[in-house]
This record gives sequence, C-alpha cells and structure tokens, in this order.
Amino acid sequence: MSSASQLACAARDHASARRALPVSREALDRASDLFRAMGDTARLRLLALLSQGPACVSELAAIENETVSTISQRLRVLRSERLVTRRRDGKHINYSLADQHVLDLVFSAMAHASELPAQTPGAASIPEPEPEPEPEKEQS
Amino acid sequence: MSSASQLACAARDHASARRALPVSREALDRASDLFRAMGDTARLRLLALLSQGPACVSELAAIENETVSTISQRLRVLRSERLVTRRRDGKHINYSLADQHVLDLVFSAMAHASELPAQTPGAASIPEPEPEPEPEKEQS
DNA sequence: TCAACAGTTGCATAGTTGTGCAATTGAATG
DNA sequence: CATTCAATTGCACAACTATGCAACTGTTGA
Repeated sequence: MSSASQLACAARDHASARRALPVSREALDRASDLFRAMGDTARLRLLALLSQGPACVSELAAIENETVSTISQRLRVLRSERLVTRRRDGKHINYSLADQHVLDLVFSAMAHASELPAQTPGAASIPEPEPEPEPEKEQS
Repeated sequence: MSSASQLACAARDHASARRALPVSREALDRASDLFRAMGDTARLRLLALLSQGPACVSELAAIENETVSTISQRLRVLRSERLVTRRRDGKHINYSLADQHVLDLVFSAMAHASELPAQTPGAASIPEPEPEPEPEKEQS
C-alpha cells in the first residue's frame, strides 16, 4: 500500500511547510477506537439508556427488544473502550456509564449533528452552498 | 430479529421504571453517524492535519503517503458528516475543518482515551479492577 | 449438589466498509 | 481546442463487523 508517486502539487505549487501533527499518532489511534465504539446507533442508544442510571443486560435487552446475547456483545465493545463499567449485583450484572465524560462527548456530537440536516455529498458541485462572510478570491 | 422473550429480570427483580430516552432516537442516529466518520484512524489523522490549516488532496496524500484516490474517499466520508468543507482554489481543492466544534470533539475523545492505556475486556473476571472510592458492597 | 437463571463466548454467516485501479470530470494553460 | 494536472467516482475485492444460535461459565436458591 501507498505509493506516493504523485506529490506534484505539494512540492511545487505551495512548497509544503506542514508536517508535524498536533498530537501523537497513538493518541489519535485511541481516539478513533473510541469513536468507532460510539459509531454505532445501537451502541450509542445503550449509552443513552445508561445515562439514566445503571441497568443489567436483560433489562437493556427488554428495552431494546433484542436478545441478551446481542446486548452483551454491544456492551463488550463499549466496555473495551472504557465507556461503561460493570459490577455484579447478586444475580445480575449492572452496567453503568464509565463517567460523565462520555455523555459530554455524546452531547457534543449531537450538537454538531443537529446544526444541519446532514447532506449527502455530491449534491452540489464545488462552489460552497453556504454563503460565507469571507469571499476571499485569491488567484495565482 | 428481536424476540424479547426474556424480560425476566426487568419485570420482576427491579420492576423496571426506565423507558424514555433522554434524547430523540434520530439525534442519536446522527450522532452515531458522526462518530462513525471519526472512528477511523486514517480519517481522524486527516482531521488532525487539517486542524493546522487547509490543505489540498494531493498535499494530504503526500503527507499520508497514500494515493490521491484513497485520500479523496476519506475526505468524502468526512464531508458527508460536515466535518470538513472544501473550496476550489485554482487548480486545487482545499479542504478545511468545518468548525472548531470538530476539534473539541477530538480533544475530548483523546482526553478520555489517555486516561488509561485501554484494556482488552475479558482480562479480569468481574470484580472491578479499578479501586473506586465507592466500595458499596450490597448483597441480597 | 442440582436446577434455574444471568451473562458471556465461539462459531458461521450476512452485511458493511476501506482500498486500489482504471476511467472520468473539470479547471487551467499552451 | 488539445493537453495536463487535480480530484472524483465506479467497480471489484479483501478485511472487518454485527448478529443469531448454541454451548458454556458462574451465581443463587432449593
């Protein structure tokens, strides 16, 4: 993979000065793992449910109308990213949100998502469909 | 799919009182789309690069050591979630972050991710591996 | 100790996603 | 107008992910 045989514009047109990432690659990898775990509607719904308090697997299964197995799998993913924690309570295992942090993330995402009804790319050609206050038209 | 034939514990043991979600299902769907878009290391790296300023596709391809096609695909996904915007500048198309919002999300995720080195679930049995300040040991 | 119940896990399968290649669009330039 | 370069897209394929089922672990209570 990766040939990079075409770095034409980078080298000539604007003499690239950009290379250092603002953060470590590892940190980004972990962050993406986190996002991936939350990047599933069903799993995110579980987080939303748990935001109201702890719940056991079968309870969540009943609410979500899914099998216990499926819910368990979803929770496993969330747990692997430390989004939820579990604790045994008698016969059940109660899951809870790992911390408030998690909800902040979800709410931030929803704030962004609700800004606009989300478009499918390819609708407009190139000219920005949004009237920006900065019509800077620089030309070579 | 979904049988829900086993809501045993929900109905009996703790007489479920939880059902309303704190947010609309739609909002969660959109948020999960957003997270999914960011849930890929390569795409997240692009966001990190763009946080330093706009860049064109071939420039990003050179930095990432990938084909232009691949980068273009990744940007397409990011654009579909309005995480980046594009603007034609002469021969190139410059991509930028859609807004600061996006970076907040990334940084929050990294903050969460860097709290601990991330475990693989299944390591410890059930008893919480973290010494919590709330050792409430309730027992039936 | 055995039965019942709560959860987890292994496995097979279906569906989704990422990538490369080749063809195409579209703008700029000779 | 043809050429060149930037970028996108269609297609096929590989890799990954989610799900259901069945088997299994582990706990409670008779």
